[in-house]
Amino acid sequence: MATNRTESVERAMSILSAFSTQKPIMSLAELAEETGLHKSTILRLTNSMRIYGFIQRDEDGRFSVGPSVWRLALIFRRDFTKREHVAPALRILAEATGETASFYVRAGNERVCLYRENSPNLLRFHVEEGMRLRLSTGASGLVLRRYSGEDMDDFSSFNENGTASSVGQTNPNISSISTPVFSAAGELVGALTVSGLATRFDEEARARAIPLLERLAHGLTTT
Amino acid sequence: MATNRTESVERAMSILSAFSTQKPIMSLAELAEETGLHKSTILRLTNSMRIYGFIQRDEDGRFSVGPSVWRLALIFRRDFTKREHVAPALRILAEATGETASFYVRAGNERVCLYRENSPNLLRFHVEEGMRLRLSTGASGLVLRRYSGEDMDDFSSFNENGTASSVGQTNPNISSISTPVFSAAGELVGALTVSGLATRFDEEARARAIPLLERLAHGLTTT
DNA sequence: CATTCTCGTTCTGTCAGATGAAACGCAACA
DNA sequence: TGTTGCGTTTCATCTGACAGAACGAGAATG
Repeated sequence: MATNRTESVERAMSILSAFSTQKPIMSLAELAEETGLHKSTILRLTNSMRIYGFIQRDEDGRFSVGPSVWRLALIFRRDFTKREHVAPALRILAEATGETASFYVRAGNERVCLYRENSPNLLRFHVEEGMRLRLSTGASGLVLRRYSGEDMDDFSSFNENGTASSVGQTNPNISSISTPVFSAAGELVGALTVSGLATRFDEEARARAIPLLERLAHGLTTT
Repeated sequence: MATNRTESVERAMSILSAFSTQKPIMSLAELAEETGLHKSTILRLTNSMRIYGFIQRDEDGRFSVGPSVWRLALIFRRDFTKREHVAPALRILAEATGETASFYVRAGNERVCLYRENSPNLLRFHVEEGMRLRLSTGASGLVLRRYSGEDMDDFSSFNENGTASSVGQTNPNISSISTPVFSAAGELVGALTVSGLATRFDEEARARAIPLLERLAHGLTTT
């Protein structure tokens, strides 16, 4: 591997990344299938992560995320834009548009939803906190790639304020708008996003929502 | 190292474990000092963890916990005793005793506070969620060690129901009581704990609180 | 009940990976 | 201007990590 990385650490991270809300607990065989790693490799790597509390095993030997992750998450949350700070903007957006409002951050080659206010409509793009999606799709993916320094050559989805609009990327029937949120130091913090059913959240509705989205995102910057 | 572990993974975990609420962000030099690892080693290990989003760097090159930790923490929380489930018991305990009520789990060789309801008294053992303490001290440390299968030879701190009482261990002026919480399958989930000023939360006050603590802990089991 | 299959664990030869020392450029400081 | 410390890169060395094989145990199957 490249000399500026460590292969066994990336194997360990791939084990951690294998856990999901659908698979919060896995046996050794399931982890082997999910990661492609050999069982003896997984045992070695997870033994080390258990010592530090990042992974745990139950009495049947099944693996799950350990409490050290929780401890670090509280540090992450405290060091990041706090939920209390973002929540009012999400509620305003959800109420004003009738669609789902969410806040994404970049995690490696993915985007992760930190906070969300789901649309009151029963037919909606339902988003859960912790959900991870591709960085290559969706308006918030475009925003996170553009403003974290990634080279891009196609800016046609962006307006002059850096707000992106997309249709049918994350899901064929979903459209979304997203705008960057910066820290006071000018660094990208995340992407404030509204997503909805494309037939309802059409071009006109998105155009109407953009000024509010940009104003609320700017209001989050002053922290 | 032992053949059932992986040294570079443990180095990586030690980097993650170096972050705290006091040091949520660190430079390369600070991380080197905190972990004892060489700077070039830290760069390699953190490059790999960044790819998976577990660590991030700001524009000045300082390191902090990344959003993948947050995603996993939500999985951990969902897979664990939910805050909503534990919160009522913590409030009842804090109100009934006037002291701080908390819920600890074991993470490797430490205990981590998942949830807490601080005492309304201004003079109190203030606990923050995510706080980690030694497993070798405090009533909840005793409980977590005993019921996670660790060999112990001194049970003098425990009553017949497995509830531990301690004075002056975590802090010379603090006393605490703690009792195990089990899953429906009989596995240890965590330790329900009350901690307070030793002069106020004396032997008589602790004795009065134990039946309520045990009843509430038992109530958490049925899930 | 006997046989087969799968899982989890342990061991080990092989080789590729990981380490840290040295060197460098740059910025901060006196 | 010179010194110090930080962050980054390179590379020789040696040790660590891998995965395949083997094994025991329990579950599944006939």
